[in-house]
Amino acid sequence: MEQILPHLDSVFSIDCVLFGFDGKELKILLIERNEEPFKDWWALPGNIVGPDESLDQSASRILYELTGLRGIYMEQYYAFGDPNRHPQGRVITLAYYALIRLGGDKELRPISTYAKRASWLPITDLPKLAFDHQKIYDKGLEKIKRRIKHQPIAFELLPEKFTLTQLQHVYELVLGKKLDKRNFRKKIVSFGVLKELDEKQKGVSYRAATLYRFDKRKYAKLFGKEISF
Amino acid sequence: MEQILPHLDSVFSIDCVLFGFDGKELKILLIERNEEPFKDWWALPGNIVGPDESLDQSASRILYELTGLRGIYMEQYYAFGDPNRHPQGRVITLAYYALIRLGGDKELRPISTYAKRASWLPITDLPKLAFDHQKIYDKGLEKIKRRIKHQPIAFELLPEKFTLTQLQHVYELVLGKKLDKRNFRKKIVSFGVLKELDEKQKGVSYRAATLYRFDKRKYAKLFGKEISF
DNA sequence: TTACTTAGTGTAAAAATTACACACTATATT
DNA sequence: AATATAGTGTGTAATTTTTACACTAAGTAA
Repeated sequence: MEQILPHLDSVFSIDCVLFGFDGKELKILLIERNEEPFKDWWALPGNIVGPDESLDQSASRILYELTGLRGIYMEQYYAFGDPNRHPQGRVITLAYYALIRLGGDKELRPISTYAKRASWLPITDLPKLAFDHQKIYDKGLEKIKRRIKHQPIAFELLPEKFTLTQLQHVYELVLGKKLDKRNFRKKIVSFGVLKELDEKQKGVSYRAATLYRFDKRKYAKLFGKEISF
Repeated sequence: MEQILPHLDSVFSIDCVLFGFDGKELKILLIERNEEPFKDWWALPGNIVGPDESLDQSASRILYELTGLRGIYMEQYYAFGDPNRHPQGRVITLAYYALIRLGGDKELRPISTYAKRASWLPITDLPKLAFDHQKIYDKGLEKIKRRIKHQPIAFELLPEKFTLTQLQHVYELVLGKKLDKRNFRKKIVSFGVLKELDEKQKGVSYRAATLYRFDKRKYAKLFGKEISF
């Protein structure tokens, strides 16, 4: 129904599960709340949707305000609207996840007043979360597990140039299980969306691996044919 | 972010793509609007989320008010919130799809004032839709196409007892392509979630087919193992 | 030079997918 | 009673995909 109606006393927000990969671990960005309710608890970053913002813009803004990053891959995945999910009123929230390559350490920016601080925490060891944020996170992880099997999202977590071992590592962390090296390589190469570079990994104290790049052009040509992991 | 905030002048609604299957065609339920904007246009049924309703409850209510049906499979799938999607103000809408077995003809109930009438229209021949409802429908169809490959949702569109040909027909309509009869049967039976009944189809003027039932118990046991079409 | 660490590679067996055609059965028609 | 009709139900061989599995090569560090 789309007619104009008296407005209701509800608030519409966006919460984000920002997945980051630093080459070792899969992490998410959490903020430590400085306000009631759930003061001192960890929570997913979020905000109210502004009156002239699209939903995607709003999600990008939240991410930008925390990290200073733009142009990050984000995807809306579920709306949570239980009438009691917020102790102080009706707040319907739309969840987004983002996939971020973590580079140096200076990803974080000064934080707004409602949070004390923000940190990247490994998903293997998360604290208790405020509100229904555990549920939101769980569903987000489930979504990327599913999506990584069909869409080339793993590359969003890696630097532009990466080794096959790094790529496999991302798949293993997201899927939560070990994969066979030879079979992984065979399959991922067979999709034909990787470009092998003439370059090698640097700064490692062992044999350097060949670098690859995700080839968006080739991927675009494949469209219709689904990747299937 | 989850603090209490001044409320914003936005409205939160739910729109539903109600897919129905009558044994022949895949249809959706559309209403013909009786109010501006988009008076006389066809639109997806929808409504405002009530203050004490969960999102799922709200979707179920919309469906119930139109069809009198309860206990129907519904799934939330995407939020649409472009600031300009509604000409008269900010309306963020959450899309649900439902899967309904259409029985006799008397599925529809009297309609609220904002609509002239409601009809089941075949998806192969849809009219122009109001607002961004074409986009909402497109995404809904895309979702069920994807989901029918991994989850046992086809059964929601069929009567409790059905033939394998009917089941194949549902898959073909949703996926939009023909499937091989023998291969389809082999695969669907191999999942082990169908129970073959001792009963035959009735009222057909040719050899009657064996009836099957979806076996929820067996399916529950399989959990973890994904169906893959 | 040696020890260490990760890179990179092939094959055979098993399983899944595809392509494909005809005889059977129930009913309706004459 | 015979025949036409329309959809049911079934098997196999070829191909492709998936799986399981272990060693040598290359580079660095000591």
